[in-house]
Amino acid sequence: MSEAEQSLFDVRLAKLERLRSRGIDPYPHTFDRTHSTAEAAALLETAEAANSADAKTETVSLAGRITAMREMGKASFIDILDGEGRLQALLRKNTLGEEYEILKDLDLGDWIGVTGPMFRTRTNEATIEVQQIQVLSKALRPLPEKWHGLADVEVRFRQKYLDLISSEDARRVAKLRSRAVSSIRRFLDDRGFMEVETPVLVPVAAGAMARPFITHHNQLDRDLYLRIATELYLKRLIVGGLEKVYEIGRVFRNEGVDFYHNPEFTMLESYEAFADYNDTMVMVEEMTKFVATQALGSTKVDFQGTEIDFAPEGGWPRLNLRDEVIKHSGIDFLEYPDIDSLKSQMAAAGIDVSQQASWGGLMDKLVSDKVEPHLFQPAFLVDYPVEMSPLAKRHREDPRLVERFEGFVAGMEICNSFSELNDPVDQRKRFEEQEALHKAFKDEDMDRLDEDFLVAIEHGMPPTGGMGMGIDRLVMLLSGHRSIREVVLFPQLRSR
RNA sequence: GGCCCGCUAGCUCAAUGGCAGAGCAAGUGACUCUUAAUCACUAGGUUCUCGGUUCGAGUCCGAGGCGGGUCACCA
Repeated sequence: MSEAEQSLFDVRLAKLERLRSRGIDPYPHTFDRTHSTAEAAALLETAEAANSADAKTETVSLAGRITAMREMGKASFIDILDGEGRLQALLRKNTLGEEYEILKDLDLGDWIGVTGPMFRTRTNEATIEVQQIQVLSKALRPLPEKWHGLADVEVRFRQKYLDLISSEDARRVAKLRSRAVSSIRRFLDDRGFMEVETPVLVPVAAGAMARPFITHHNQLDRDLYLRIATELYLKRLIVGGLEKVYEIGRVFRNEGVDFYHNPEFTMLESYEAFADYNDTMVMVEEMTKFVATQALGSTKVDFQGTEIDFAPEGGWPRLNLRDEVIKHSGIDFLEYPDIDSLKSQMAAAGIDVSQQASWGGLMDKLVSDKVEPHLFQPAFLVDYPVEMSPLAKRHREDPRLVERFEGFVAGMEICNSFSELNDPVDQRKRFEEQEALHKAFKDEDMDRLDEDFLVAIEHGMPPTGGMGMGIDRLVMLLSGHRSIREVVLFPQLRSR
């Protein structure tokens, strides 16, 4: 702590001691709150509707943090912030007597409890006239500046509580996220899904193409991985006869950090027996509509100046991937089934192909460069090549493709879904191809063979529609933020 | 990881290579309807770190740290 910082700290410590010397406990165990700030304001409005203009309510008790103090000698206004909002308190010497002196030892940031009737000031603001005041917790460090708030992005993320104290938007996003997640649970629960928990520490990091975090179990003396997906465990439960399962859980990918990526993020995965990807598409439409309505009160949201409608007339367009790629790049990928020809076509279309090695990797680049940026309003890209999708079932009409869709909003992939591959022989072959690719292209992330999973589906997995959705990204869309760090309470940062 | 930008008082921000400043917060005083309260005064600095150039560096140069942006990879 700097000297200047220390002196601010010392001033508050002195106030703390002064409170104690006056017999006031600056850290009491409890406070009997009767109303939130919002409830108190509502109570006043009720009283005003019943009586005349200058109504007073019964005595209420409020608690919150001091965010502003306006002292005028023998009367002072204090702004109190609680979980629902801000409310003004009036303290007057002729009401409080000796107790009024406590103001000298209060600071911005302190928690207080106040008791008294609600009334309206001359400037028409709902206010509590304080008859009793109690310190609930003395703060020893100062708050960020009251008008500009906290602008330093680094401090906002490292000390999230300061962001939450000084930014209405930070509080809004935190609440929105909570409402979104709980409404997802309600949606799935109401449809007969059961929520389950599967291992975070796994012997094989499979179920997606990503680099895993590695850790070590001392007693077992073996390396374990943090899961990169929940997919293969949820499918084991489908094999076991749990027909509709889902998990909302943290997954971990040891990849770059940017606007759209945090090394740990929250994914919803759901699996429904006897369904296919067409059924799942409908479910995604209904779920996003439900979640937007529950969390926002509307299916329409402003995202960076453009309105997104999660429930467009006629549903989300189903866009055939092959058609879209041809439309935006002129390349028909089925015509170029080998790496060299596809690569030269892409290079001719002006795409940087220097980093990509496998055919699937090239396709991924082609789609994300040429097609995804055009998908602003909600839409599904449908029917991917088999090489890009080792866990998806072959298309019923074309074995070169799989029954897979991804949902896009604002150019961002928010979900990925298949008719799940339940043919154990084909699944083993696909895994083996992935393993071969993994060896051939060391730098590229491939899905890994999970023998235990193969044994499971060799016992018979029913036809299943599965889906994974990035919860952080969904909350970004709902809240209008284009950075994942704004919707994660504690985003990953370099340690100091 | 490459490239670009930023880092000054607790917070928000100034300062041609020439005395390091303002507002808020803090302290003292005045003030019984203010709301970015007002008024007067006071105090507050390792200018991210290390090194260099210079008579003189917050400012120029080099290295490093942290953050942001962007490109590449991943959802």
